[in-house]
Amino acid sequence: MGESRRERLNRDRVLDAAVALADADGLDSVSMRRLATELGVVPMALYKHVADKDELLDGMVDVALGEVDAELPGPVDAAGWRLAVRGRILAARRVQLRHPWLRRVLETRTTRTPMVLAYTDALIAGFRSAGFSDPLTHHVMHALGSRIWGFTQDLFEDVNQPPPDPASFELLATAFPHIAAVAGVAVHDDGTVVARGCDDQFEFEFALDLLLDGIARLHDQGWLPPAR
Amino acid sequence: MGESRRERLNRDRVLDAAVALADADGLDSVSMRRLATELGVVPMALYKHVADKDELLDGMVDVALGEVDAELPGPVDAAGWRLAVRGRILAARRVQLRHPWLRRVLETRTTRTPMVLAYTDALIAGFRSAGFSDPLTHHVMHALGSRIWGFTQDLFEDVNQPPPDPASFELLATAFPHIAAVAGVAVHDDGTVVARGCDDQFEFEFALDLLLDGIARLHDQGWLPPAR
DNA sequence: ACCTGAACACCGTTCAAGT
DNA sequence: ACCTGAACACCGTTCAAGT
Repeated sequence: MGESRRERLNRDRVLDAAVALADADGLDSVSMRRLATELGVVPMALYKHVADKDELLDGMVDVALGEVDAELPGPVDAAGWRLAVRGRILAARRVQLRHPWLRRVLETRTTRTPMVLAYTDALIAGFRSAGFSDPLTHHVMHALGSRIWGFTQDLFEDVNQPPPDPASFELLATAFPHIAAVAGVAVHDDGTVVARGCDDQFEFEFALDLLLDGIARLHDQGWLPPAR
Repeated sequence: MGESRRERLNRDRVLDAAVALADADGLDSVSMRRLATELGVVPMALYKHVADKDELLDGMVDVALGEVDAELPGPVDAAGWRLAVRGRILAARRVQLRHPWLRRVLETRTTRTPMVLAYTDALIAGFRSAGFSDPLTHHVMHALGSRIWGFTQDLFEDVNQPPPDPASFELLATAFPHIAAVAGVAVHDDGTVVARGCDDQFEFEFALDLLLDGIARLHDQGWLPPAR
């Protein structure tokens, strides 16, 4: 992880190192001090290349979002709005799976970098060019919400927790029978209790298609804003 | 904000003070040291009542979720699954609006307190008692995701940002015309550009109903898991 | 122009001590 | 049983100085 301390520091090297550090050791490891150590430099040296930690985080977001285009499934403009939107979101999801910290950073950021705006603009263009009205496009973007970044927005950070010991499963199953049933908890013949994990990709596409189905229906029905 | 330092500390006083502090000054203000000062006590005194900061945060979640029941719109079991689910989620949303820090805490927490599980169990019960199959209920809960807590899951933390100066609006409108159009940016007769904020409650209910419509349709059609 | 060193005002938490 | 004091290993960042 140590880098050669020969070459001059620059903004890109700082951002790339921050992304690599977050990928490898998690977002909490990305401190100005730790990052400086990683680059073989004193903490204050970083401040010549990023104004402060906020700007570092913004820069990391841009690095990650810059990878989305390469994931796009080719020209889909002629294939209809639905494939275009779906393809772009699933491309973002692939990027996000490579950079798990992206979600937490993007969600706490308030600054909207040009990269963030460009991505959003492209998605919105997908709806508008298919004849969606501006109000409908507006609401539909809100309904998709942070799912446009490929985020799972699940109830819990880690749906596929390491299975707890059988005893606590029994406890869960008696105290919260509905959760147990729906979590896919199965009682085997020998009395042992297990839960199978979720297929995250399936759940994501299920939810995305549920939304896109509803959106298509509203558009086809000529949805109009409520009178008031 | 200073509290009488007469009465003995206990877990509830610590948690209530933490919630009050987060409500008033934001989550970032809730440090063990600051909280101790608020309670007129030395930082280490808190550790007799919560094991560490994680347990403090879990406790804060429980305090907030404990307020949901009081927000429920009365018995709705007979009114059908849709009103029950919708009512519970909108009740959670009202609680969340009083405690804006809840979202960030709940999303970063990995421990699932009994309160969190009880809330989830009640929602799931709403679907199952209406005859939803366990697999469909499972996917449907994932699709709702963190929206079950009344979270908006918007693209950005603060959709209704303070309007930037007109000059940057012009810039935005030329660089990202689709965003500008859909954001409700309007060019007035005198050439000035303004954007109206969103109605958060409308957007939330629009998205929730879009999902519930889709869910109802799948259930009515007798949705079955894909063969494999 | 770029990097360094020392310092400031913060964190969460451990450990040994007080009452 | 409950609270305290001093300490440790961390933060982000400012300021003045080095090359």
